Amino acid sequence: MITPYRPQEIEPKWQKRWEADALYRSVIDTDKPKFYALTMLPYPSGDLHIGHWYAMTPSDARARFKRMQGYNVLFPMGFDAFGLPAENAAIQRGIHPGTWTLRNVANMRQQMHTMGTMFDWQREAVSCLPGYYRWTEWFFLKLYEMGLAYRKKSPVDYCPSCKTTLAREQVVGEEHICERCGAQVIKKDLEQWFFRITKYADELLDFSKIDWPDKIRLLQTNWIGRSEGAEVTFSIAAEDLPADAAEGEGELVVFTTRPDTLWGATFMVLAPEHPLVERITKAESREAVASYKQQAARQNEIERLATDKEKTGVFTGAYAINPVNGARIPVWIADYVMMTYGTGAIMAVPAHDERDFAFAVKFGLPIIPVIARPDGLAKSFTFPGSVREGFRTELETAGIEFVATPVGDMGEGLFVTLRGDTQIEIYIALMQKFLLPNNWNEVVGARWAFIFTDGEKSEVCELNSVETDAAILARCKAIFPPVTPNRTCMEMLSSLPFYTDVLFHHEYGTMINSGPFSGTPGDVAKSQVIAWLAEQGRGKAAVNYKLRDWLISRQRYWGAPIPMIYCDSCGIVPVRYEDLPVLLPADAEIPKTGENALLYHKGFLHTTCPKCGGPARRETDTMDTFMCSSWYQYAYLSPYYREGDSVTGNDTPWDPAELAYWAPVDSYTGGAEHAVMHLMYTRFFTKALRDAGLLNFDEPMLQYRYQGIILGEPRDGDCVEVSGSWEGNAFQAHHIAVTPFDQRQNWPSIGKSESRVCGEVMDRDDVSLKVQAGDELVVVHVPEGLEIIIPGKESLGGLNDILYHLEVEKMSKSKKNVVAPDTLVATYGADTVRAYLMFGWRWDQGGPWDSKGIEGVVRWVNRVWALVMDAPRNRVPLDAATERELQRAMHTAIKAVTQDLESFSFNTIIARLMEFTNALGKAKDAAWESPVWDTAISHLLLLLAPITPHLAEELWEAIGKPYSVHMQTWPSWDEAMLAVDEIEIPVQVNGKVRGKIVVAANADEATVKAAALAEVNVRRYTEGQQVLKVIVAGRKLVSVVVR
RNA sequence: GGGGAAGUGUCGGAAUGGGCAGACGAGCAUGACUUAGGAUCAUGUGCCGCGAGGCGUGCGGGUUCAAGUCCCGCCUUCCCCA
Repeated sequence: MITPYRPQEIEPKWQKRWEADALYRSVIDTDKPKFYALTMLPYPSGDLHIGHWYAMTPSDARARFKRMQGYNVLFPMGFDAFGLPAENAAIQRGIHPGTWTLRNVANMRQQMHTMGTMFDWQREAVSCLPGYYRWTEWFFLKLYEMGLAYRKKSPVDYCPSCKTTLAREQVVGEEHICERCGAQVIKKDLEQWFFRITKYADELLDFSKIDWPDKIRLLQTNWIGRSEGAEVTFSIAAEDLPADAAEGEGELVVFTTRPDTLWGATFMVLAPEHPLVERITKAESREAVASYKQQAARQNEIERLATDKEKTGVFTGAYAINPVNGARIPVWIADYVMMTYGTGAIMAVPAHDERDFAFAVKFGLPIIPVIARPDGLAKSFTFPGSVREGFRTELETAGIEFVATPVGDMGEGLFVTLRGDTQIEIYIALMQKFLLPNNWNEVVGARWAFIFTDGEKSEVCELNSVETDAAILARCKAIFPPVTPNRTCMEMLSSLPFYTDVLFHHEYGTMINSGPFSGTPGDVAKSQVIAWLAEQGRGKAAVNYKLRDWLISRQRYWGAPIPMIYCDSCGIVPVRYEDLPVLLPADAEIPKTGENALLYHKGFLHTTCPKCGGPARRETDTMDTFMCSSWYQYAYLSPYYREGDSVTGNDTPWDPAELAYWAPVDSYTGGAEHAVMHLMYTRFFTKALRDAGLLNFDEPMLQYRYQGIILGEPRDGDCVEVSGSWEGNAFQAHHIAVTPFDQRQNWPSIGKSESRVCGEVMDRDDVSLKVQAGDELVVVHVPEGLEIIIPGKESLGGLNDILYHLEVEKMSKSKKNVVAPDTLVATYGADTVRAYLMFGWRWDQGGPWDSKGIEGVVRWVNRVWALVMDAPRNRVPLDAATERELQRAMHTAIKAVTQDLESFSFNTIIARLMEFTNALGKAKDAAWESPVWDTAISHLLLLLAPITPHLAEELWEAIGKPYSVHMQTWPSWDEAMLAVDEIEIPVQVNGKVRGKIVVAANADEATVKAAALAEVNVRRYTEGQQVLKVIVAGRKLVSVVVR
């Protein structure tokens, strides 16, 4: 009698049993090694998504595996329950954010139970409950106490649609849009709370204590953006400072990563918002400066920083003194310098910085190279008719590369490329000999020289200072007046496209034109200049970070309140620890505008000052939700710890015994998209709590691995048959009949005519369809309210009911390409869904959903079931070889599955299990009910237990083993059992496989060699040839080399 | 523009202390059992060629007895940063 596999019956059965038995309750057991496995907690958005399954069930498999290996495993789950969507739902549906959230939590918790995970639900933590956020507030006070939380007025990213500020990390893309809603983010000056994460920048760059993927480490490293250089103080020229200037007011500290280029700093640029601008701007520049400041303020940061944008700026009229050479250099303002980056002032080295170069060329500011080109490349353009006969021949003789091209109607000019000092010297010498009077020639790039001649004697002028720049240019203007409009030599040279690639470079190289430092090699230039600056007191070594402090204020209701109070007499006063939690008022009404409800809630707003007892006002900003998730791994250890008790700042926020036993997290999994937010914040948080004496370790998660994303499945669009009429190129619909995409055989004939268009819908919007009518894409206009006939649908449909062609893209409800896990579970069972999610993709990569691929897993699971439950039809006698082969397959599977689980290679785990299953199927007729068979089957079930927990449990019971399979020990393999008696070895002749030999597994090299050379086909290829070499590569391959 | 990752059959993907490329699946094809099959089982399936054989891991070079794997130079896609 064949027993059918019914996951819909067995899965809920075991789930109930496990729960009743508290099988997955994790309690401290000092006799066992602990293992804290954690996967990122979901945001309670409504329904569980296939992505949650993809993230959580493989992590569960690994946690189960660790448990069977003898670890005491903790694998908790909770909800990251504060955040904007709840408020948006509140506005849209008139429901309290807490109600909406907790309803979703209940629903998703229920859905999660169907996954068959080993979550210990008694440790669940929901971050929006007072028992949780009391501690979130407590941590804020701690950080405030430690000087790690501070309030500052600063320009911050503000989303006008969400009506709240955002952390820098929550602003995405070139357009600077809000991560949540996609609106353009603007800059706003606001008083905000920050966490001093920058204090930990260097420690965050140290990944030596954690096993995290390179990708994440790199992302964090880049985000922190440490750069080493120097701080150099430039001073505004004394005469340009206002009379009432305070001591040191005119000092501008500049950070530069390239102190070796200091001698090339020919001007300074300040951010238009820089406070000194007002003070130093000369009367004649005042108007221009004022209007430029206004214009800059209107642009966003991205527009200002774009490298390809035309440079703009205004001269203030004031000068600064370059501290290394005392040069007076003009001070400009320009929008490409930000007040928020560094000090809001830069030294401009146009010869070696791209933006400074563009700026200097545009405004005629001097550009003096101070770093030699490391590639030795130089160029020269010889003007037609500027040299004597025979110059070309000399160049050819010298082996100098040039191209002769006609220039206008003036004859041929020579475009010369010089490589290395020797060629440059030869060229200059030749030029001195051949240059005709009343001409000049220049060499640019690796050398900056202008050659002039009066016919008798020639002169080489080096372009090496602002003074020589002016002198050379004056001589050129005298010789050739058309260059007169140029303000610098470099501006003149930049008009010749041939020179473009040699005028500017940003490599390190030997210092030139740098006073006493000229000649300093590139590899030591930076450090020597820094040492000298420090010695001279003109600057010092400095480190700069791209990382900003973490902005945690959010002007929203649905978040953990920032426990601070503003008192008119005492100023900013923290709420007393004993008074926590500051509760979110349940009766707050969320304004339709999305504004913070706390601003209008009098009961919340008005309080008394903890210091003086006088009337005071509460902080109405709430905390960024990343604050909640920065410590949730500790919340699970003793959820809602001491809820209801009054606690002090000296208490611990968790049960110390639980912390001592479980923390830190041993293995963490989740999405890579959190690389620079959650994953950096939680590291910072742990380090801060360590410094507060609350933790005694440095890193929250010792190991971390990320999973990819399951995308929507590509799909054909529905077919529409539209009758109507043409209006120009578009078709006006009068009537539409739909044939669904999955009924291709029923589609009407595709094409278009006078009154009809028929084809697949490629795209749609609110008023039209794009229909692929044969080769042509036709736009069909659909009048409002048009009846659309969809077969199998009772009522008439709307435009939105028509499915359009989908490429691979993210799942979204509006595209109707969402895969609902509940439906899959109902159809196939949780075990099959789990196995398919592990099998179908490389876990760290993800990819488009494939609704057909799951069938392979369905078949496999059914085969496993039948293997155990159904007796074979044809019994055959068991022979030793079959027995041996089955054992070998078993040990091979144990080894592979163990190693692959260890290394998160979930797809190959299933493949190896399938192979083992196939081997069992092959041996079944002979081995059924033999001791080898029983061992193999029970081991199969042990290997399956982490992957398909219900199936394994059901079959474990069916073969009469004691409950529960999940309390068994993980099997081990015997290396000796993997061996085979005979092995097949391929034999290559000159790199190509020409034959295969079968030898005893323990055959020595000589035997293998002899067998290889004796192989028939190998002999065909070696016949009559000289065997030069025979390489026996282990027992894997023999390579014969003949000639 | 800078940094990173990836590129393997029709598809998902195996295989890197260099050693038979394509495991395991999907799809497709043929056959068996069936009243029937989108069930199940069996067999086949990189490409070209009747065949011997040749060619094949984005493209072009190189190292090596041997390269998906190592080195050099390109191309494409995706991600992050500007």
